[in-house]
Amino acid sequence: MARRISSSMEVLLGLLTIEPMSGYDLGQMIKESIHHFWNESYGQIYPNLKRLASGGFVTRKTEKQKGKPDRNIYSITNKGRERLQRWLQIEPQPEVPRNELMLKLFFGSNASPQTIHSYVEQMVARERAVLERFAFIECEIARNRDYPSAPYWQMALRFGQIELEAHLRWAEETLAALRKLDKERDRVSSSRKDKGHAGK
Amino acid sequence: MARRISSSMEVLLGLLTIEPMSGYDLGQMIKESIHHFWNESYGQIYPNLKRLASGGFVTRKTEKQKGKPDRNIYSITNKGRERLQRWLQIEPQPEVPRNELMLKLFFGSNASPQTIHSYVEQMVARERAVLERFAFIECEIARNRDYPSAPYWQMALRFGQIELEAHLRWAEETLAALRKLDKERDRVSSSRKDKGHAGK
DNA sequence: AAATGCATGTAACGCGTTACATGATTTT
DNA sequence: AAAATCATGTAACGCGTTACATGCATTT
Repeated sequence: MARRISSSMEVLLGLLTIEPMSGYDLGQMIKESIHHFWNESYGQIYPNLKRLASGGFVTRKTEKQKGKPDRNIYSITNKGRERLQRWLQIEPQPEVPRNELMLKLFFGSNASPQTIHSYVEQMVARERAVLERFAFIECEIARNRDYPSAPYWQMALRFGQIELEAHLRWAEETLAALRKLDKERDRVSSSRKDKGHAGK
Repeated sequence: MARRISSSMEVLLGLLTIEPMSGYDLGQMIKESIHHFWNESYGQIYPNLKRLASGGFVTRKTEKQKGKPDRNIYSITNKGRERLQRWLQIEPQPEVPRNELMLKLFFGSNASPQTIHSYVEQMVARERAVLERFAFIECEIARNRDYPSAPYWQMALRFGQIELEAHLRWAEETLAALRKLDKERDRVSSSRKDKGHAGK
């Protein structure tokens, strides 16, 4: 059967309901606004826009520019809106998780507690930065509060905020546990040394 | 260059440090213990075990069974342990998120609030069930608390618990917001009707 | 009688990233 | 002088799931 399952065309349709855009713009917008729960590379965007155009889901107009390459501006059609709405009626499938940090943590006894500790700290640094970005995005949404989509954007953002805050709480707890584990390892190895001395 | 990036061989090595197992056992164990942060299908497991064996990272012994197909039991070698440890020294890369629920929520204004509401409710039901499973896994880990890996298993489990609890808090807040949005839509459309009447 | 579990494995397919190609402008 | 930004696109490659094939035993 080989039925198409991916949502990579529908993201483009969804973003094009906000305003007509070029492939490049779509890439930028994905990076700026939905990157914390969805990603799409140019290697997907350009071919998919082509497919959408040949299916009549979007139309394309070429804008000439001086000194820069032409911009191909895509607009969603009624047929495209219908496709987007049909897609929205399909139950979203839970994502298959692939969290490398968790995997390395799970096998942590094969490395040093310090190694794992540093990985968790790196996650903390990264996610703290994302949380700051979220604060900025929240302002952006507030500035556009008259868009009918604004409440939905806010809900998706809240998801990210609540999740990352939870991660940070977990990280605190976990960093403490890792330090404790490290000390215990010291204790065990030095008590082994003591025994050796006492036995002599 | 085309360098190998995936961790699907290393998961197998990691699990084989716990005890020698067949490909089928590995699949079962993944489903039972690390499925909430990692997944691996048999279409990956069997070919990867073959590759690991031909590279000398694991050895294979065939156990004959009556009435059932033979079991191929794989054991990790010293070379395999070294590979696992080298892999653990590589910084884990953050996963590229692809959350369909968030995507459909983000484009929610193109559907009815009830549709999105039902998706969030389905997520709540699913994740509540997972949390119950986590409680069971926690007992399992406690039963095996003498394994040197037990503390690490516990930390990875905690991550899942804290994250899902955060999701449920978000869901409560979001379900309320969606109901409010739905009522407002009613209000707007009925006030439009009033105006129409008044204008006649 | 049909479905599920045990157990192994392969082939086809879709998906998505990365690298590459091109080329002018602007910033460092 | 080098790197980044704008802007489009293609090709190759690796990855991972799904479906399929096989076949006996047990459960429904």
